[in-house]
Amino acid sequence: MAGHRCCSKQKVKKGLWSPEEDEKLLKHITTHGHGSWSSIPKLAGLQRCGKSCRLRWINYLRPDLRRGSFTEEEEQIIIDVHRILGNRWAQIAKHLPGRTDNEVKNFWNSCIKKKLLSQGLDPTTHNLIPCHLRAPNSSNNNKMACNQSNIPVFTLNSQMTSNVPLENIKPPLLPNNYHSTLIQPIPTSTTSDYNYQNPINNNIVWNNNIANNNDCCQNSYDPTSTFPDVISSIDDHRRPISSTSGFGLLDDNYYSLWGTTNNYMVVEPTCGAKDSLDGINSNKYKMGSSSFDLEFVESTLMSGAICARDDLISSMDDFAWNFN
DNA sequence: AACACCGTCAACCGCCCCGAT
DNA sequence: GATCGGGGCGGTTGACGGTGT
Repeated sequence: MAGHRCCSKQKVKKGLWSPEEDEKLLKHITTHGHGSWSSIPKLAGLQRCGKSCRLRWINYLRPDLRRGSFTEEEEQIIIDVHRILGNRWAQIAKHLPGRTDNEVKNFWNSCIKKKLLSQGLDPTTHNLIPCHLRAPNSSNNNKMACNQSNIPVFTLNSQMTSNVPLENIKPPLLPNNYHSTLIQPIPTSTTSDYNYQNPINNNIVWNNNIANNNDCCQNSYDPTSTFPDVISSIDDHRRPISSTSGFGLLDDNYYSLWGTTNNYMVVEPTCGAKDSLDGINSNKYKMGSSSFDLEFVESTLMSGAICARDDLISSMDDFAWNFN
């Protein structure tokens, strides 16, 4: 096999790294920095591909790496973030200081995946696996989960295909008595203004004036918020479902479909709230509860609610939750 | 002891994105 | 706009060690 372009011209060594090679690479990078990876092999006196050097540094030699097995807390973080982002190991690893994408990926494939399956959960969707599709040697946990429900908690994913009119999207199937919302409009001293507040940390994540004045004001209002990092405008809230991805939330009167696009966080009120989005002039965002039901979101909604079409998957990069 | 099987993990491969030319 | 090279990423492979037969 020819190998990668960057090293096709030179004779390169493959396979495990020797301690001598590690020492050469470590010494070179600590002295000179890595600069251009493609030039590293020559400068460091290594018969390796630049990509191989980069990988060895990132996955093994980097001084800030955290060694040892994953803690339960780390495992939970991986599961939670994977539920939102899918197999985006590099993104997931960013939530775990000192861990690499390769490490997270291996841990997922060797441990977590099996654990979820043994609990009757689909490791891809995090939904409950229907009884008839489960492995015959199901555990007790499996059976318990099976008794609770035969249907996925959330069914929006299957509806989120291209070019489906928003009107055709049915509200997700959720348990009764949930009064949850992820966003709360807070009137400000300026009558025409209102803020949208992240109920997790009370940070203001968006203000309608920003959207009115600037169509694309990423992070300009609350750069510290991770809810999500990129939030700018909802002024195009009528965009069709084909250009959004997101998840639904049930309210007593309507549900909102949230979505992310490359630059936008879109809020879509659909049932009984098809007129204006102006929070100051309508009550459509006056949800039933002022408190944020974190457990609900974690255990139920997020189990299957996140949905993103393949062609929009990159827009989910910035979609991250911070429960701290 | 020998072998098969399995899990783990380091490393590679191929693809994609992006900036430079 | 097309091409190229570098960097980054996810999927996959294969070596290796542990365990069971």
